Amino acid sequence: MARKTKAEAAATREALLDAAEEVFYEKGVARTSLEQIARHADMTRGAVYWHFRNKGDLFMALLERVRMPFEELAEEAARLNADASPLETIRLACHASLQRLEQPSYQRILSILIHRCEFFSDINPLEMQNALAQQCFDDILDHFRRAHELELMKEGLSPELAARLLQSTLGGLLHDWLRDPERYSIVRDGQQLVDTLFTLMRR
Amino acid sequence: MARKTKAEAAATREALLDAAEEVFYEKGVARTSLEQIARHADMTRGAVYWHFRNKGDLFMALLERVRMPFEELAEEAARLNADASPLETIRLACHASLQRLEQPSYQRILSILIHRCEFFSDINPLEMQNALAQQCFDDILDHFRRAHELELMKEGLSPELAARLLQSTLGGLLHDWLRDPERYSIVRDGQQLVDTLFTLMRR
DNA sequence: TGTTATTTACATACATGATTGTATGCTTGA
DNA sequence: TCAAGCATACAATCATGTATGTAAATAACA
Repeated sequence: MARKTKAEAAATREALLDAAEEVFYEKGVARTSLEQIARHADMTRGAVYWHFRNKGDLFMALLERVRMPFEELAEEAARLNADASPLETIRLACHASLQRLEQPSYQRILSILIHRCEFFSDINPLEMQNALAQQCFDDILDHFRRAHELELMKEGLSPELAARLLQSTLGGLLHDWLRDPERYSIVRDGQQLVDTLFTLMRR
Repeated sequence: MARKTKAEAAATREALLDAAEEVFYEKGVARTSLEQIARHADMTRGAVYWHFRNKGDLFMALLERVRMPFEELAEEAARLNADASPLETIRLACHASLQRLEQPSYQRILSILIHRCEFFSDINPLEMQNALAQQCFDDILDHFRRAHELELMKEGLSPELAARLLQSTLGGLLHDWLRDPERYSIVRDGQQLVDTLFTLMRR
């Protein structure tokens, strides 16, 4: 093999990440070697070690390729018509987040992060999940607080409890669906679930 | 080392399982070797290979030591006073299930199954989780159907949706808590969450 | 009941394969 | 010409599975 242009090198880097995504998804992170990834991209381990320091570095690069869905929940909510009620804003943001999950790339990477990797080297996927969940919770809570001030929510339902209820529901749905994404549509069933919950929580 | 009596041999088997539970929990399944388990129990790999065929066999034996919490949800419900309403029965069964999780053994093994192991050999933890979730769902749905016939639930809330809502909530809570069990009490926060949901779903 | 034979319940040793990190070589674009 | 962008080669480690050794518990037997 000969030397390639900068664009070609960047392309092989992407190809390696694509290959890693596929093989990680199929076999799990721990049980895939760097050579399996390289060969899946029609390369050798030399290319992998040129672009990445090691498996952990490759893994982090993989996660950085897509932004996490719930990380953008607040942005989605803000992008929607701002004159809607806070409850409607959260509900629509949930819908938008669910639609994100239909993209295979999101689904595969979340599945890798949640179901297909244990600790390794200095990377702790549970801490990363915790950080995402915490940020999601803060965003949701913020909107519920405003909804509460406007007396939109059922009496006796505190913003904190509402936020925890919604986060648990979304998290449970996500985990359940990711275990076998072919079983049902996350958008259809998820939106129905979210709508039901909001109907119950609305005054 | 010399030969031991049958009782002593059974004790070392339990000690090996205890060691596996601890080391799996601390380092994840993939990154712990059989020798690490053996040395943690003050044994050698010879003992491990005597009592178990391989790592997968050891893992399965570990899971069989405790019954899964939601597997007994129905039994718990039946054990409680049968003259309570179906909704109360499910709610109390949820409480009992949450209390199960406070036992360190349950917490650790569920955490291993959910967060600390990928595929390996012929064992697929995701399928095992799916089986547990499906059985839990069926049990819950059964009770909600009866509650629906008695017109105990909010109008427009089908038993199927109610069951999915409760299952998602419980699953989301479980996953969130298992990521960092020291953060809050699963019994206190979980029961509050469940009670809130039932208040919303009750007519 | 005492003696012997045979398993049991491991420990130890060994062979093998897999994976990793690095070192080095090679080709060509800039 | 030089170094980017890989491929190839090498050394070292690690985990696994199996084979073998062995002391004592237990069974067999007289």
